Amino acid sequence: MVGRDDMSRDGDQEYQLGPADALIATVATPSRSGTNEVIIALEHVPAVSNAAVPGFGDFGLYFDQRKRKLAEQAEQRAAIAPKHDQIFAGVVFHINGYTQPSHYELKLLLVERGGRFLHYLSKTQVTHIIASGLTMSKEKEFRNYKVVRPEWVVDSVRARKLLSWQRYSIFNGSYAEFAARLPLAIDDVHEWGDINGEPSAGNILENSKSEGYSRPPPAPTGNSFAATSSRRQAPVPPNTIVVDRFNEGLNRSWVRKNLVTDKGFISRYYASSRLHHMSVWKAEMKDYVAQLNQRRGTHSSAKDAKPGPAMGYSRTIMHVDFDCFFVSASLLSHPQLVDRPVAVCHMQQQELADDGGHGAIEHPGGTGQIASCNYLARSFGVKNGMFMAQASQLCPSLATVPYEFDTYKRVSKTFYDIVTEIADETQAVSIDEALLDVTHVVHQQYQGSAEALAQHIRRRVLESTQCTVSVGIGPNILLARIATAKAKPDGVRSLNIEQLLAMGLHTRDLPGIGHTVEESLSSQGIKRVADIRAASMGLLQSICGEKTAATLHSFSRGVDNRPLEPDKPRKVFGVEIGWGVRLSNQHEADDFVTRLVEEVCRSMEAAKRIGGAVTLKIKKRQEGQGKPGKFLGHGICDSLSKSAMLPGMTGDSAKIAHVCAKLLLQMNVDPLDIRAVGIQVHKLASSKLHADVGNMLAKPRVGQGEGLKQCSNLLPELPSASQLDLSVLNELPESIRQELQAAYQQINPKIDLGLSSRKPASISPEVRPQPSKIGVAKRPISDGINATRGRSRKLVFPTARPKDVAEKASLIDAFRKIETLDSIMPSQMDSDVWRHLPLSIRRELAREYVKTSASKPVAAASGKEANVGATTSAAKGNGPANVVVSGPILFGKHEVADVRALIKAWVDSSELGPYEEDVAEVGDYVEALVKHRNLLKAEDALKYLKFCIDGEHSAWADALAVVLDRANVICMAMYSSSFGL
DNA sequence: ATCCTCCCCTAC
DNA sequence: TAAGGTAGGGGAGGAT
Ligand SMILES: Nc1ccn([C@H]2C[C@H](O)[C@@H](COP(=O)(O)OP(=O)(O)OP(=O)(O)O)O2)c(=O)n1
Ligand SMILES: [Mg+2]
Repeated sequence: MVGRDDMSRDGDQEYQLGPADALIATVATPSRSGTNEVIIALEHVPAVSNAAVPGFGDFGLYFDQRKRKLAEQAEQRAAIAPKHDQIFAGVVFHINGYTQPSHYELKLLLVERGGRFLHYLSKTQVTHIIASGLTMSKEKEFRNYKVVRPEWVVDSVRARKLLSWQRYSIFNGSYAEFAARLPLAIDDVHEWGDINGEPSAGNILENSKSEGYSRPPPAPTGNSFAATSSRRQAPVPPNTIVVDRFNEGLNRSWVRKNLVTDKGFISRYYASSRLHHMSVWKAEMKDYVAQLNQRRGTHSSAKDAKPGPAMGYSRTIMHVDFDCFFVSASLLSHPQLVDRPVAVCHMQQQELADDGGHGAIEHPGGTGQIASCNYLARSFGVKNGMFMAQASQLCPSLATVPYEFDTYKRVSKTFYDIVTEIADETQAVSIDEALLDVTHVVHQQYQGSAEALAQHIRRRVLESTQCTVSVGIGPNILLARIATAKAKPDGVRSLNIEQLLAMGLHTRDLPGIGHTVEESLSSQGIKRVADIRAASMGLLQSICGEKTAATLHSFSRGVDNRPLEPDKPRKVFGVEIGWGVRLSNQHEADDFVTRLVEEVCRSMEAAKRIGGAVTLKIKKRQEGQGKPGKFLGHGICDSLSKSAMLPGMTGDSAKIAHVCAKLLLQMNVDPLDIRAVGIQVHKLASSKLHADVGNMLAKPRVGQGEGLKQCSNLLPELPSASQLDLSVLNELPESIRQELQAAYQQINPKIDLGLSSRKPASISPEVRPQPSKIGVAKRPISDGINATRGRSRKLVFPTARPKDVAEKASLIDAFRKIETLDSIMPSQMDSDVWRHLPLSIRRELAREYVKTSASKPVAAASGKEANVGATTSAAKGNGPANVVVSGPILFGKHEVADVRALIKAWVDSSELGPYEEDVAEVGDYVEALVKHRNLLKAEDALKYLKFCIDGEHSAWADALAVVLDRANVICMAMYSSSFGL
């Protein structure tokens, strides 16, 4: 629920660039222990609790709990005779330890007022833990919950209103400190009772929100308030003073005009935001390319006019990118600066602010960013995105020129006019950058010389725009992009795989690898692309996840099969602002959200799209952070997001804003800490289409389960493809059917409604995930998350061996050596066999048994809820323990150390080499590991086996070869990669 | 297994 | 004194 957002780009001064900032960035990277994480998650409680199954690990057993829970629910329902205000509606609480008032009294107070009580600590349900004190271990365990003192309940009841829990948090200082601020807590109630006019269901979150949150700083620490308001500016009406906790000078009039609360802020801001422009332009240029293609009858509609993209044989891809685009284009109107270091940015040196330098609050240097700088400036170390202050240090002679957004767009259109006319296929990448498939045109018109074509393109663009582009050429997108980097500035470069491998690139040079992935890889000693090539797939996966590892593996070898995809439909419409966001109270927050929603609706409207769900994104000032590094910026933040279904497909801003307001309340963020707000609308459909025909196409069948909870009457978006009534479909006019097709393809490109050919609807069976961008796994790949350990696994194996042959290595013997057997035999199974099974597998079997026979499981010893006695049902044996082993096992072992021990004992016990069955067994195991995607373990087992057999009978080498081979067959099939020991 | 939500990351 | 926006790939972990 909560993430960190610190220097997610090179924005903050903490991460401003250059070689030195690796260190700084590391230091500035906040810990991942987000204390808000669970707190927010806990807010995410369905209004009506379903019978969620608590994890076995928590305590006791499911059936036990469920029974109790049902009883509790009945009890609680009965108790909710609404004779009291339901001030605790939505609160799900758990009481820990000794309390005053007693558990019983607290429970009564809470339940009578709408709270719900859980005996156990359900991570997904409990919203508050009530406790007077915590043991060390509990403190640790509960760190991510809202743990409040009982006084919170008592005072809330007394105040007939849910009080802010924070003030009663047990983590919020000692009891003495708590008691000291108590009066304030209660006094606040009336003053801040109901400032927001949200009328809807009086739930706890709204109340707790409006209570106290937007309060100005308390007197003792509120000096900023007085200090800033008494500053030179004309006095502002008291109720319009901006809360300025960090001396940002927010109340100066010219600053106030740059806060999101100022009227018309969004459009003014967007008009000046380069990044907003980039984003908009990207979509516009994609449209423009599609439009050009259509107008020329070039593309998919009429494939004869042009060859279309290369299919099924080797391609020639070009990546064309303007050199320092903004600078080049802006210099058209500043030709006298062409030979100087130049940057494009907002504030020009000469124009000093009208408010000019009076000390105190000013930022030391420009935190304005350089959008683009020319190559001369780069020779000083200046980079795109850098703060001006830093840039002018590096390059004192740096000249600046202002943005000329209109020029950029004009130049870009000219550029696209040219390349679309030439290329077989064009994918707009950005305002200044395109990918071209030129396979055919190079062959047919340039005698196979891509370089010649590239020079032609460069010449034409230069003639038409006076700006230079560089061109990279390669057999795939990857190579073309890397080639472009080499080509710049003002050049052409062609790259094949062989050349790539010889380049000695750093990981960061691969597209999709940013500073984070670079760091992760680097921490494992992977610094260059060659290191990736040498790394095992298992290691890569453990660093960055499965798909990313596959991508890296390919990229490091120059392999990239991604096709150009110029026509991928947009999946989301979003809007976000993270500058000038300083909100003094809940009303301002709600209002800003509404403005943003209006904005996103505007863009959806323009695209004739409506949405079925919305996500609200908030950046929240991270605890302990003060004034951001960037003027009016967001600074180091935690990111939160929460989504909800909309009431039916809609593009109506009022409806969407209403949902967003609720989401905002649920997120429970102090408005003073909001530093950025974003809205995304997804689950899109065509507004026209939906209004016209969407509903009548659905067969009268209930749709598939919807993930998102929604507020009221759900109207599903498009019916699923299989639900379409084809007879209706076929009656539709051609244009509508085309649109339908597009709509469905946007959901799943493989869907073919058979519209043009009037075939029945079908979904192509072939689904091929595209290799693509790269992220870093937060954690290593797990041990096979939902392992489906084959039922077929032959547990008879131990007994199936000839006992009398002792010279050969025997796995079972090895196993006996390392395992201390204990415990009981459950049932029908031959007791000898059972006794020889390792603990873990016995557990597994017992679990299976319990499940299939639907008998009641029994609490495990390690459950901390000791109340469930070990009800060992007579002959049935022990049930499953808390530790559920999932993933392949070798003779009951799954942990690396155990498996190693087993292997070692196996090898050690031999003189003549292993049994074939045992080799097969180990082969099964390693193969299963690979199938379960646990390459790290597989690799370890193989390597360890190799290590152990060193100097042993040659039969062992054969055995290793067999096992390795089996693993490699699978690994090859899955990852086009094999184990190199 | 696959989906969903809530993130994180990257790119321009 | 500045305009730190956004789409999309993908991962973790829970739900189904
Ligand atoms: N941090 C950044 C990066 C880029 N841009 C804008 C300005 C750039 O001119 C344009 C294109 O980005 P490029 O990455 O292509 O950079 P340039 O075109 O400026 O330089 P070059 O392509 O020669 O490296 O995007 C920006 O505003 N902020
Ligand atoms: Mg460029």
